[in-house]
Amino acid sequence: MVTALKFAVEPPPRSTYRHGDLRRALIDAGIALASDGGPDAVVLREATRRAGVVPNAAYRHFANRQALFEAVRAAALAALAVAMEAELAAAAAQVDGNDPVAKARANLRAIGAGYLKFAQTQTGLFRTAFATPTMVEDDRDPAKAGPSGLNPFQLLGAALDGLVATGVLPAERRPGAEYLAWSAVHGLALLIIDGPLRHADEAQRIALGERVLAMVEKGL
Amino acid sequence: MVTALKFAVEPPPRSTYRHGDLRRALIDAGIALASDGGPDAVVLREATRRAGVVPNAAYRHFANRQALFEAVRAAALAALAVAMEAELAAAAAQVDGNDPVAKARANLRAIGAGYLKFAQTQTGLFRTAFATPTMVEDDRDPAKAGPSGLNPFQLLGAALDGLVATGVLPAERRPGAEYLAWSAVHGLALLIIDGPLRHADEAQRIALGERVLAMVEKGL
DNA sequence: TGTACATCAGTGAACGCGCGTTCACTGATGTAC
DNA sequence: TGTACATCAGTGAACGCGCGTTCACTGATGTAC
Repeated sequence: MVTALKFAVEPPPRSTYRHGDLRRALIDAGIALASDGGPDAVVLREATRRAGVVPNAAYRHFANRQALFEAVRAAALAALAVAMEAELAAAAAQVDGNDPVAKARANLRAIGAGYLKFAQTQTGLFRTAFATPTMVEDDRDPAKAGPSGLNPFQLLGAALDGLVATGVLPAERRPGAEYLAWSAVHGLALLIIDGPLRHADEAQRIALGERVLAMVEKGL
Repeated sequence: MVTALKFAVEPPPRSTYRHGDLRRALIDAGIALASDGGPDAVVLREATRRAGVVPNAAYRHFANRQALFEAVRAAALAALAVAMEAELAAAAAQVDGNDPVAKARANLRAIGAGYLKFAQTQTGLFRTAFATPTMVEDDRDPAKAGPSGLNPFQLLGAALDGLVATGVLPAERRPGAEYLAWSAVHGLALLIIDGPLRHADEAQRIALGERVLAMVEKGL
């Protein structure tokens, strides 16, 4: 239910006739809407309201609502990639750089932990990122990637490659391993954000996250 | 997008003034809508149309749209339980009854396989079942259960109890194990029905299902 | 068995809602001379 | 530097859509006498 408070929507005074960068402003508004409200909250009219512009002005920059939504969704995927890379960096700082096996393991865990953390702290964006069938495997769109240029799926793949390179994961089990790891972590994320675990407290969620990651590592 | 074909909605002739069992008819229509269309397709007006009745007649039997939806959702959960129990029965017929360990393992696999099969063959109902935060752990509502009286979550719990009873799963790892198993299988189901695996063919999906179940068994 | 009446399931008409989208327009901006 | 003009970003007004829900009603049914 998207109920915009009327009085909160006073036309933001714009000094110039032209907006400046309406396309960017609409995407930003869409991201804000998605952040608290998820995919269904990305409403074209509301985005234009927030940009201080008449509804149909959006059609100068997007073919239709769906096009705006896709731009927002790409940003959500990029944000997820950023969160994962941040976790990766944090893990790298903690692990002994001279133990490649420990490092490869830590990387995979960081990927999973970043994913779970993002799902819980940026729930609206997380839902938005996966609202539509995603085919991220061979997607080179930089709008969906983090600073490294890899999208979330590719980051996961890189971590798994690391496990193979260090001999932790037998090469014959590598193909499709993304889907096993992703399934477990994605499933837990959903049980937490709108399944039976939504009332579990912080500590329980972290503990379950660690158990799932351990299960993946052991069962892969 | 729910576009009802106008001409398909000719008022089904009703001989009696009273409907007979409108409540049931509305739920059945809702189930049909959910089956092909998922949760958003469960639209009150369309359900009444299919029941051959004026829209507001629904309010004699349901407080509002949400109440109808909850009834449909309970039915979806029950259908899932039925599918899981069917798989359980099929597995029981194949496994040597004298090997309790093999039997317990087969049961857990059957639970997972039934879940995955239901997600893929009854996608609309599957989505409907989990459209809303579900708290099925201690839910005794028979409307959400299968013939055995257990709901999907409780069926999973029973299978895990079986693993503990036969010594396959150490008792100290039993608490919360539902969530580990459920996460993996639920995640795979979603990757398949609207994630990157939606274009995978039958064989690939089955193979991945088995690998995920193996991962759970090994990693639990 | 026959009549009077209360019940209440289903009717008919109407709301307001916010949405996405189309149309013909206007007027600030930047470019060409 | 100054003027004429084309461009095209944003405007204003209007659509149709299907939805959930409310209201006062009507008339078939079952019960009490």
